[in-house]
Amino acid sequence: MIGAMSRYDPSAFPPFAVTVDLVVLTVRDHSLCALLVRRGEPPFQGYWALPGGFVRPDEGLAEAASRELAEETGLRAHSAPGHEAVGPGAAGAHLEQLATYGHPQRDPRMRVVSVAYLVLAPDLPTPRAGGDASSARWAPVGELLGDNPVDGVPLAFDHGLILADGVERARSKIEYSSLATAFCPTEFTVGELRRVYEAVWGVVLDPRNFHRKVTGTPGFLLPSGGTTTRQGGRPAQLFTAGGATVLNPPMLRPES
Amino acid sequence: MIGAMSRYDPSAFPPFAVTVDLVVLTVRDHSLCALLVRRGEPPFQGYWALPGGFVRPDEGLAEAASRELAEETGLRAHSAPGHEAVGPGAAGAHLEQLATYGHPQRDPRMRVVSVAYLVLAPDLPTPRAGGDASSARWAPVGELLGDNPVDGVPLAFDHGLILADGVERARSKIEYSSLATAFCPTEFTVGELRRVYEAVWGVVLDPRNFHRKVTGTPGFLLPSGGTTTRQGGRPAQLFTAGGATVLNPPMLRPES
DNA sequence: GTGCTTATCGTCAGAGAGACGACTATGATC
DNA sequence: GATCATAGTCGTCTCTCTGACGATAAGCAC
Repeated sequence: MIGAMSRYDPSAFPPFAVTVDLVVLTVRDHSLCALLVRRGEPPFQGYWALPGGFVRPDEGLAEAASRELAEETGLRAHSAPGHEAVGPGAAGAHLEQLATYGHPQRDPRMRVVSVAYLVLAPDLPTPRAGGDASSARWAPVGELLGDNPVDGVPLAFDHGLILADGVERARSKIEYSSLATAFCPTEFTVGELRRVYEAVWGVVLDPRNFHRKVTGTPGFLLPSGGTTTRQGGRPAQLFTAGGATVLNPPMLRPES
Repeated sequence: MIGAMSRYDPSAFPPFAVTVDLVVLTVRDHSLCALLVRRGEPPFQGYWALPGGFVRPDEGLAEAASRELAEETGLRAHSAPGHEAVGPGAAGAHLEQLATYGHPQRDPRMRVVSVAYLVLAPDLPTPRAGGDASSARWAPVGELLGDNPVDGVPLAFDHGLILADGVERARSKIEYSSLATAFCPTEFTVGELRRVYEAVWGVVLDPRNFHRKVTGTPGFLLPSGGTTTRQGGRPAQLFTAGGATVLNPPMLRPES
């Protein structure tokens, strides 16, 4: 308890390793995908895992997550309005803390507490692996969260659980926030935004009602003036994300 | 990065201390209150702080939070449906992970990463302090979150920030879940539940619309059969919390 | 041109929320 | 005991939003 002298006795506190793990999500080809890296050494050698690594002694948690993200993908992240924020980067992805996992046996080697971060990014070129020989890939979360993940092999450690929590967070958060725009490039159409919702929720939405809803919510979308036909069909108006972060009333996920 | 051999080299990982801090909220006398303990030793000696303490080498994070809660208040907690759950206790409070705070200088002595937990409890007898000479109290969060917390002195460490995050979590979570019942005793009336919402949100709600809403949401409330007049006026029906955990459609917080 | 695709505007019925009137059943007070 | 104050509970009305779906617009492929 806090009153005990031992709280700040350096010789008394049990040593922990602290890592960050990243749930990096994007929408590729109509489905929600997560970034995985292949482990090059035991334990779980050859397994797919979430990217992540140690927190350094002199850096904050979000800072560590941001650094790992840059190392793995070259992305710079905008921290969510919150604590330990990193300055907004150039091609920004959304980054927010997800949860912390510290089951005593979650790592067979030592006591590791991992702070998971959620990253939402627009579609990226195929990921570049880290400096070593391990490889990286985008995997559709639909397959990952099923009974048998990649090729029937579950993710390393408790990363399947972390991924599931991250996906659930993303699914619920786009309901009442404008976060879905984090999956889109700077300029996007209403149809592209709708496909993001459809991919993340795994549903089909009515284009007309969706259009009415998003264009009728003040501050959600800002017309950028241009149009595009990159999706085929009639030219669509281009928008950028408006300043609104919270959607009231929310986008309603169709009854599960 | 994950592929580096050093990830699991015990001599390479930087040592961290890991603690849990508790944001324990209850509704007392029409206002939302948080549990504070007074620090008996430096740093921040004499300051009010959130209860908390070290995570032991062999216990999980939620387990540590649950243990600290029991030590400080005698409460047993129901973990939220999730990970590292603790078995449901007798007089249960709701417990869920809030967020993790790890700014390098948040503790002047050493690098401490603290996993904060949010506890929602029914009104309790005046808290019993821990084993040492420090004292404990309930403080209305309205005062704590203002410009000058208790007697013009801010909370120790970054606990003011953690508290604010916990309060915000509670405020938003009772919108779309049945969590407000965690502030009520086992049996409660619709009016008592309404006063919980009013205290947490700091608003006044229409009793008739509130009654219609909560009694009309399937699974939210279960009639227990009895009635009570403990609030004065006409006898009110007693309810217990129903099985529903998610409210759809949500309770709407009046426009801020 | 025809056909196909996507975007965008409109209409209508139903559900839910906010405002508020009316009535009921207790305890407190004169 | 009559009256009043306090809560609780039921109903009504209007407005907004949603979901279902018809209709039109404006590109591209052939």
